[in-house]
Amino acid sequence: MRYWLMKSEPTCFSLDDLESSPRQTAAWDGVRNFQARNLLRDEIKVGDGVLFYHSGGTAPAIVGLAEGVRGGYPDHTAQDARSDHYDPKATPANPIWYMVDVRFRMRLPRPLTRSDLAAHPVLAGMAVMRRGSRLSVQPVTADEWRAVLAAAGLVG
DNA sequence: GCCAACGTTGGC
DNA sequence: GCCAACGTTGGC
Repeated sequence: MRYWLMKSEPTCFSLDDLESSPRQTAAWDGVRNFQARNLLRDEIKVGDGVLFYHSGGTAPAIVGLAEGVRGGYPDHTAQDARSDHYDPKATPANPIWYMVDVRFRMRLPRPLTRSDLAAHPVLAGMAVMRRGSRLSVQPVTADEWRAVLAAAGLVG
């Protein structure tokens, strides 16, 4: 079991959107970056922990927890010409792009903003805090995961 | 709105 | 295969 951080612009897909999805579950589709694709296709498994991060806006923050409920499978939106994420090179035989399903777990009692993270000895080192870090799916260490739960007041 | 960082594209 | 140009992301 491993841990991940997934970024989303809340105007595009928010934690609320995930919570109000059928069975509180949604496909994490539309990722069009090869590094992130490899993580979705090969690494993210059922039961993995996910930090839900809202990017953009006035206060980017980790806002909630989710979990992987289905490992990598082809992202069919790449083969849909009407999709914003259409890729004409994707075919059923070579889907190119992959997605996973994630399920809502909880909203953090208080969002952890970037200034919260920056002030924390462990969390300041998270990949998402690196300047120019644009990867929309990032690995999170077990230490970072525990520190997030503690900083959010979820564990003693 | 600005700009740094990064990935991708395309000319050579 | 190199690398400049370009587009996008995303914090501020």
